[in-house]
Amino acid sequence: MPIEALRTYFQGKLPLTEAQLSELERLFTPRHLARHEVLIRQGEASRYGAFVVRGCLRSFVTDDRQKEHILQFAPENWWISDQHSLVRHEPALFSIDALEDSEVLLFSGELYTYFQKFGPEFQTLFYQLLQNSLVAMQRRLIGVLSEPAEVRYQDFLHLYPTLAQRLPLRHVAAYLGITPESLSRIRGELARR
Amino acid sequence: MPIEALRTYFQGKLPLTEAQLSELERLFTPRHLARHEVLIRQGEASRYGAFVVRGCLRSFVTDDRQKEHILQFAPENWWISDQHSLVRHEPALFSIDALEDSEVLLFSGELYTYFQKFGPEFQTLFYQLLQNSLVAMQRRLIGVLSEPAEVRYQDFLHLYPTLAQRLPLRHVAAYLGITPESLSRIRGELARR
DNA sequence: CGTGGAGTTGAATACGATCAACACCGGTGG
DNA sequence: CCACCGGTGTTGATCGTATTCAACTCCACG
Repeated sequence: MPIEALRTYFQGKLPLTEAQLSELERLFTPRHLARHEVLIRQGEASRYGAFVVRGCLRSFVTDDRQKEHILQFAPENWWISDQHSLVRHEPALFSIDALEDSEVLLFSGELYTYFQKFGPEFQTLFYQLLQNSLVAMQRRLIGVLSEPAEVRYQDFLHLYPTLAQRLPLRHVAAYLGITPESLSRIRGELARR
Repeated sequence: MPIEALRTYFQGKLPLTEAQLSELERLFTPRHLARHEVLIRQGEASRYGAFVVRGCLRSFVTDDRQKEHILQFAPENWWISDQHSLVRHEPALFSIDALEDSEVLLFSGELYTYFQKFGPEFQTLFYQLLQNSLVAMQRRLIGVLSEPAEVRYQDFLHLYPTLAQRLPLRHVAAYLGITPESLSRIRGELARR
């Protein structure tokens, strides 16, 4: 059962009672996403966020020249959502789709109102998750501002050792903020040493 | 009194009782920061975050080539801190200093534990502030990845109309992720039309 | 006055983008 | 079984944006 993954996830982090866990489960809807299936479309109000049980999702924006820029990859046990849109019912800033056939658990904006019912520790956990996202985003911004693409690529390999094998290189390039051609050259250069 | 600014700030957002407000105030320490005074030094555990009453602070990193990259400006009524470092007592990822003579209210990592005492609305407020930071950071990353410097500069002018006048241009350049020379050329080009 | 930081301007350079051609591979259908 | 195809990645030539390094102006401030 996909929902089991959620129990496992929370058990490692919070001492929730069985009653709390099963109440929590009611807030999630299991769903299969086929490769390329779109969960949230940039510009539309987003109805769901997802906890990834299996597979891999990404959040990305498409700019005016039709180029895609990836904000986040979400492999197993990661959360992904456009929180701003989800909570405030405003148009989503980015799209979310599946890069592989995936099993996810969908949650709605109400999850955030349930924060309070589950006690402060639960709220704190989600606060920390949000903090982690912010730190990750800050690090990436710093990287883009201060490091050349080759260093950013190596940092990526170090941070997500498995993703680089799993994903088409063009997605990695879209994450790093360079073209697939440039990434190819960087890889060639690195292999040559 | 600088602390009054905090009351004003919260009164617009939360229905706190007088007792709560005065308890809240005990968690803040007024302090004057001279121009160029450093509040948090990259690499050291940070002891404080700040709410800016008057003046302007910035958070920034210094890379291996001694170039500064600005993550955030914090003028009046903004919060600024290295939350990750503050809460977990780990080395700060960036420095924070004053760009002008400033009045700030310092708070320690304990503020986050007090979240719970002040009720869920209070927690939710800070959750939303964190969300806003994340969205801002996401927007900046997208901008750096997809927009040329000229567009990013115009976006900056639009988003922070007053800051561009208040601050030396080299800081604006460090925020945009370009050199002062490049910013100067962009401005020259824009003025010529 | 004169000194140093801030901003501008110029010339040479570097890094990545763009456009185009091509190799490779897995699947599909004749 | 093979021919064809689309998607993926590589490689080459050229171009553009921003960097680097240097010189110079303009003030604010001692």
